[in-house]
Amino acid sequence: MSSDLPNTSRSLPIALLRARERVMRPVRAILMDVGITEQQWRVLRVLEEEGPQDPTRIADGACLLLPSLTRILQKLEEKQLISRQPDPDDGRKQIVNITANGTRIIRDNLGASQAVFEGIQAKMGAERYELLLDLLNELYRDTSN
Amino acid sequence: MSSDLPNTSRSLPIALLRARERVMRPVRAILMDVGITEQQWRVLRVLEEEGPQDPTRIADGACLLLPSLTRILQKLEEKQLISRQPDPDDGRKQIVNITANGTRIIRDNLGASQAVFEGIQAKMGAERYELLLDLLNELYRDTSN
DNA sequence: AATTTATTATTAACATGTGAAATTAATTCG
DNA sequence: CGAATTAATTTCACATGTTAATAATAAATT
Repeated sequence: MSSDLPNTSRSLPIALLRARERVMRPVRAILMDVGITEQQWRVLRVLEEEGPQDPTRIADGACLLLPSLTRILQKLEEKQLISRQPDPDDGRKQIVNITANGTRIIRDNLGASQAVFEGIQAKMGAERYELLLDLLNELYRDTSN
Repeated sequence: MSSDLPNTSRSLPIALLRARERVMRPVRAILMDVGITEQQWRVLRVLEEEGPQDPTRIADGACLLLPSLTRILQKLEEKQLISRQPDPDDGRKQIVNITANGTRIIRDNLGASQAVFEGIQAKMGAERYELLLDLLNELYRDTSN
């Protein structure tokens, strides 16, 4: 009963790539209307959910490398969606905050992006959707760095 | 019995991102020794498996956008890992070939990259590994463009 | 046949991914 | 205290992702 998939469909890297593309394409369209990129959105979400924090922790939470994050924070600061302060306890660190503007952008568009995920969940079935998340997390957790 | 995962672990885009990172990091290390990137490797693999074809089909098979592929083909041509001919039947198209050098690079390193996937399969168990691939392909197939 | 429309490949412009090197500040050691 | 080491962040260089615009050819329409 299998449909016609490319013969690379059993390649794990490519299958992950394709699935991710399907999920993110509609979300990116939503974000483009707001004027922010997918990565900028991830950073704002982490700050909005977990509060002020240093770049290293943001990079971990948003799944970004630090050199990328540095540039993204510069852009977000220009747009006045975040602000930064030096860490009083450690002169090497800084503390990044989300601004009121940033918070508003996230909250105003949370529903639209959630709807995309719920649409996928509806097509796959909630059970298989959760199973997919379990397997992805298992792969992430059990694989050595 | 769940382990300590980030609270973004139930976010499908981030879970896909993290899993993909885990899979590709060791593969990228292998390819870096050969002097080619992950995307260049995907292009060569498609050509080696499916034979000479036009850029549009390569882009589909290697999961790349055409503007990216254009640059990648230029690099691969400089490295003499591919060659190109105009399509005699359609002046807009061209036909891309993998060279003997390109074929050799792929075949010499196929085993090392396969070993990475087999390592993941061993840790997850073959059954759950296949299930993950099924679910990823289901997501890809059933989701509207 | 001339005009329009669609397809293919490229280029442009901006943002990010990635690994290595450089920078700055904190900590440790002699 | 001063040099070496470690840690956090940034910069650098190159490659790719992404959308829009362009050029060339093919196909369709009138």
